[in-house]
Amino acid sequence: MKIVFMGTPDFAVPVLKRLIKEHEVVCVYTRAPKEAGRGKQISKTPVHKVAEECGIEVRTPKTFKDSAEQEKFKQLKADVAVVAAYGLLLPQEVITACKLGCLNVHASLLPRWRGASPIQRAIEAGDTKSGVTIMQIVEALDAGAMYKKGEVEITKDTTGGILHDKLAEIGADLMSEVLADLDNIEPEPQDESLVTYAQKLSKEECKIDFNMSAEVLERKIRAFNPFPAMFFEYKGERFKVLRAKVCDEHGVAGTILQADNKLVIACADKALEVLEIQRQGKRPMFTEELLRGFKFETGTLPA
RNA sequence: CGCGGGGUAGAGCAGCCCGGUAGCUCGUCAGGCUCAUAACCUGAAGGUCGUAGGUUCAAAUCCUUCCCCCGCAA
Repeated sequence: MKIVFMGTPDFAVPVLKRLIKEHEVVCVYTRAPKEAGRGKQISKTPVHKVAEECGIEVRTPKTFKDSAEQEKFKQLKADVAVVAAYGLLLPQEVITACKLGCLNVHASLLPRWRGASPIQRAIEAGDTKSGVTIMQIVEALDAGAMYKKGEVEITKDTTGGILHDKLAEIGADLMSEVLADLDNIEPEPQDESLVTYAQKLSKEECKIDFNMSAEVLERKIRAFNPFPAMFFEYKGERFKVLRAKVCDEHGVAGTILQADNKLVIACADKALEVLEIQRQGKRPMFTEELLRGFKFETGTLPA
């Protein structure tokens, strides 16, 4: 099939690669290169780089609102458009431009977790499973009828990063299967009564508030590993907490209870033992290692 | 030229401002204690202080080059 691919971050890359292998990808749409990273270098999106390596035309329109851009899209005369975390809303003219329509890979078991950060929100909420949904694109956000789903179990060891990578692979598999069998699958409408929305991640919510329960904080830490990562501040320095476990100790919230060979900090109930930590300017390491050279004092955490 | 931290023994850190014998916590090895131990005691090995230059009687420390890692911000 002739396919137009639209996507931006790493999550979209496995899907793109699979499509390139199995179909004719005639054009790739992605977000425009922008200043990013240390030194503020202009950098292309992960999808952009892969497309270029494969010699595929890349387009980076800022919007699809004007008819000239819509017309360029139509002129590709693709059979189907595949969208994976593209980052731009598509108008009706684009959605209906391809004869077999416009498919989307979404990293959740819809209708649960429509929106921007479904992977992390599922872990944060304590869901026991997550997954990928292949569905039709409609104008409303992530609201289209569903072709196929794939489930993944969320365990106590499932971090946002691990789940992200798994779902990206599963998404590639599922999209491949759906495209191969598109004529025979009847898309199923979403049950609107079960809809939840995954709010975009913000820096602000990454500052650890020890007045929350240890269970909730542990989930946030796991969900936001490796990005954007929960952190606390100690003597003006920032410490990212990459992994922690709930332990059955008690104290005034925010107090360091142990700091010799373990780092245990009291929360609203119970306490958190920090297992992996990253001091600002340093690489991530096991807490035990850091404690051999760096000493925390037991007492209250400075804000 | 976006802002900033770091590279010192196998690991984690201090020392650098104010040049003058390379330190700490742990690990490793040997011996001791012990019914025994990841516990305790004693001792030992292990370092071109990231790289290349410069200043100096003398550089981990001051100046410059380059390489590598990371935080913020995007």
